[in-house]
Amino acid sequence: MYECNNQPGRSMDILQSFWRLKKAIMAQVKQIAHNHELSVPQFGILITMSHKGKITQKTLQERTHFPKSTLSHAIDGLVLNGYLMRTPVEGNRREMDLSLSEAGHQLIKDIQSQPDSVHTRLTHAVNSFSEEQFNALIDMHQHIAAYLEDGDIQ
Amino acid sequence: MYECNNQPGRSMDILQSFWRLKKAIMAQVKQIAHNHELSVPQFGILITMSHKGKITQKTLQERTHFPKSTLSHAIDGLVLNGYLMRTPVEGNRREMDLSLSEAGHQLIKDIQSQPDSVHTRLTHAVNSFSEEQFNALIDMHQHIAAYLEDGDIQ
DNA sequence: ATAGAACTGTTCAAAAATGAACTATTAATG
DNA sequence: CATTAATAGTTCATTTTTGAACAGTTCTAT
Repeated sequence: MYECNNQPGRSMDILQSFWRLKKAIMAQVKQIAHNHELSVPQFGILITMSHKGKITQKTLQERTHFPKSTLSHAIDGLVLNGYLMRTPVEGNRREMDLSLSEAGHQLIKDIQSQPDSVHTRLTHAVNSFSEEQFNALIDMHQHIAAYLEDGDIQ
Repeated sequence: MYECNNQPGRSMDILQSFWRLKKAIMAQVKQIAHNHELSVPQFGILITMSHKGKITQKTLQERTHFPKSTLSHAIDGLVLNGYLMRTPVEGNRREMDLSLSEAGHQLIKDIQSQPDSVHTRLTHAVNSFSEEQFNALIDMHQHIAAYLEDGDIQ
């Protein structure tokens, strides 16, 4: 298609830069999750559910890419703590419908508004970005993620 | 500084976007690492070491933010497989000096040039970005990471 | 010098995350 | 229909990662 190595540093640069960012964000995620007695996957589930209403466990798996067993365990815990509601889907004795309980919504709000949460810190970190910059960042992330996810299938 | 919540969606957007990207990249990392009988931390160490020459284990810890025990185990394995050289630092019976062996350098090259490695895929994913876009992405990552890392100290 | 504090790296036990085998249900095929 | 294949979710064993206690070394302040 074209020369791959005309910018030989790019892949290493992006990987190192991403790795550092990942470490920084995940450190905060772990701390906040731990403060609320959540595992990291559980936190991830809450993030994902925060916009969705009712969603099937299968669909949640497609969204989050968590292994089935990880999901099952994490959901168990969330249900046990009353953050998530799990009901069999209507006319189907196999699939499970999931939705955030009132407590679940409240938990997310609490975390978001907590002054030392990832959310708050990220908001601050990103505060100096212009609307264009911010959107460009999100777009590039999505572009890369979509590309990599595609690659898995082929 | 100014109103934090004028863009209430930002933190959630960035977190979801980042989470998705993280999943996509880490899935590839795990696969490549596994193919070469490496753990994820070991892969991370190689990434970090690829630019450095001789570096102290303590310094490596500061760079990678891996827990001491994780580092110790991961390094053990790398030394055992001949990818890393570990020698006591001159005139200091406590600290350890680390450097990539010839085999270690070779391994990194192999991985980088493999057509299905994260490196290659990332390079492709990022190929449509202009120089400015790419640099902006890296800069924003660094900015966010630096901000979050600072927060830890305070 | 010397006692105590601080620091680097290892070890070992515990916690977190995952893969693989399994159960129960639904869909597909002859 | 009945039999086989495919699917959703759970369970259990294993792997991976991590925290905490530890051993040995260096630094600090008397």
